Amino acid sequence: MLDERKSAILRAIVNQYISTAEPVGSTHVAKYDPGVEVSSATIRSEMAQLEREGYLIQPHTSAGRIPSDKGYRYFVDHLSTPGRLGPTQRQEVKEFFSTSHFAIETMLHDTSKLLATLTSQVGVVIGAVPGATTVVGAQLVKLSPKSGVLVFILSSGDVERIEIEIPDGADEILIQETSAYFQKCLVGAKWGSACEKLDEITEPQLEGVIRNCQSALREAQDRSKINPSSNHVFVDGASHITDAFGAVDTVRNILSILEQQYLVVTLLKDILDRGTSVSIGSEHGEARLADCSIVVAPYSKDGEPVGTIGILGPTRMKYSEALATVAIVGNQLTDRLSETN
Amino acid sequence: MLDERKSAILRAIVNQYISTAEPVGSTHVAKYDPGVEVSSATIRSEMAQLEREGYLIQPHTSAGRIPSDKGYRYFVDHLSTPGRLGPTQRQEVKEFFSTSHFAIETMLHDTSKLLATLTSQVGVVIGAVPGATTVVGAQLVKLSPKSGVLVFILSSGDVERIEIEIPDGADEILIQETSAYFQKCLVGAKWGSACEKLDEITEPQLEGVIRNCQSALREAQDRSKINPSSNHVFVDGASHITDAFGAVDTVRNILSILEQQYLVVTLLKDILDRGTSVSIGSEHGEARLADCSIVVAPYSKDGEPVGTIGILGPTRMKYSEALATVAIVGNQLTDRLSETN
DNA sequence: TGTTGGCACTCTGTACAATAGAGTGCTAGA
DNA sequence: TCTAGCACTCTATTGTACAGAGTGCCAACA
Repeated sequence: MLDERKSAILRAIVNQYISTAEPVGSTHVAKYDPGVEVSSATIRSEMAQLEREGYLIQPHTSAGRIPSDKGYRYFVDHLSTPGRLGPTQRQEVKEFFSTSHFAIETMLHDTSKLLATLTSQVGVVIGAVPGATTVVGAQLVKLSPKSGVLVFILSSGDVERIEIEIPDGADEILIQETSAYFQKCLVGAKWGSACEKLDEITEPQLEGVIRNCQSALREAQDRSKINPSSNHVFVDGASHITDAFGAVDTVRNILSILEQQYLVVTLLKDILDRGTSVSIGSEHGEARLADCSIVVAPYSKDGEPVGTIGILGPTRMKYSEALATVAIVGNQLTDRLSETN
Repeated sequence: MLDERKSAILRAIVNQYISTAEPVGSTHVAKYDPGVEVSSATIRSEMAQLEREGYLIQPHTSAGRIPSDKGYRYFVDHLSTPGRLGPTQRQEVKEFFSTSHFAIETMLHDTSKLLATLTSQVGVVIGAVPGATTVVGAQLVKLSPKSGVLVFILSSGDVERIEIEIPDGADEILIQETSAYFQKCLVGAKWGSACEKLDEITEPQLEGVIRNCQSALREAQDRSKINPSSNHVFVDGASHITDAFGAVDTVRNILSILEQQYLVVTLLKDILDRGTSVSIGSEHGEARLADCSIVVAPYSKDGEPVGTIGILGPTRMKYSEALATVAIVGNQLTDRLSETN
């Protein structure tokens, strides 16, 4: 733990650096920060100590100091005052969630856009993974002599769509019967256990088609386990990173991460697993994001956590604002998803 | 039309500039290009003329020339030799389209990734818009006392999912009856005219629910007309633009365009409407893309054009390669989509 | 008449030195 | 324990000189 004065100095440095992006020197802290009432010389010696302890970094001998990841971490954990959204932004969130959004997917996509506009950072939303949801509708239709599509409606309101091959000789009637069989036997089942439900077949004449469907279903479910919610990652506002970083290389690195959706998913998941809501610089162990911080919040439906939202920006971001924004959007999203009950 | 020699010089300059990104001087053309057999002095005077006619630009007095948009245009239309893909890339495309892709959406998304990797540019795929497709399945299920979801399966294999409000007093049985009604009365109808089909209701007791569904359906269809295929734009490889442009501002501009999906859609649509497959720099009338070219190709299903693919890169891109790649991927995609019949 | 070699000219990029400015660490004194 | 002062270090900027690349023009030539 840092003593009172060191804390004040660190806070001053982080705040100033966040707003100016320039290394801050002892004179600036002494002159412009009302929270520190000692001379620049004293601040200098404290700063030297803070650097020795790893909270600050000096880019070169005659420059001011900038916070290290550890410094930001201490700032976030102990020095940052809880932020509040401005009235305009508060209004924006409210309006967003009171307008109708058609499909859940669209809403989540728009939510990432909302996060991006509110914070001027990259907004990320990871979609709800079906799992504990139950099947509320099932239908099989033929599209061509050899192919068809199997559609499941889940209690979450999501629709799962699986392409299947239709065995030779399966006529329209057989398909309809199979469809009815699915509807009868799978509705009410847990989505996760739908596959096993098809093990014991009570209608032998349907066996051929059902086996095809079962294996396609298993394949689809396995795939979504390995690559969880592959098509449920929404990223928006990537252009904002060009505001934070002047070097094209840094921009490239960050973009290349954002393009790999599974990376984004695991990244955010790891942060939540660690039990935190902020991950700073090197903490998330991905070299290309060494200059970035990520702020996340989970969202739930009916008390069950179903997804994650977050923003990604430079380590010198306004953490309290970011945390407040992510928290409020997460809550609103949770409310919105659960209200349908 | 340019005479033989001017053509050769322009071709040499475009080719060299594309591979080096440096303004090319008369000496380089004379020395390294086998297609031009005159002295540098002669080339100089030809270059001066080409500049006067608008094909070349001189960044400053003592620099070489770079092609103007008009220069690139002439190059693409008259000087470029039709390109072929390398064996590795050819193999990559082949493999891609012979592996199974589960949902169409996923396949299109992966196709944008394929385009990006093949060309090292930004890959864009605009999804098929349902329209002339017919309804092959319809189902209505209740999710909560007040809400439900209406699902249509289309002959394209796509699934449309519409959230609806359920009127008070509609019990489970009524919903099931309505669902059956939809199945009976809408299957076989054109997707575009499904709404009208619901005008004359033969089962008065279902009227309340059906009217709700009808208005939700109309709203959803209208929305997708105004903002065609809003959730069917797939962009991948955005990080590649950092390879082409060193200035962060340029990168920002391009990213900000790519983030606005409707802009991307209209942009590509305009190019196709103009009857071309390449749009160079200022031709697409979007200032932020002044340094970019776009190469597009349509793809079809069952002879009907249903969508567009394309790549976006710097004006100094390898046009013949780009054209070849986009063409082959477009064809393969068409084949793949149509084979299911 | 078209082509070419030669030459003066222009502009950029780089290397180098000098200088101003910001900031530090250290020390002696209150 | 704090602070004022000072010597020192490093960066960023400015100015200058110079090499390099490229041009336009002209006179000579085929």
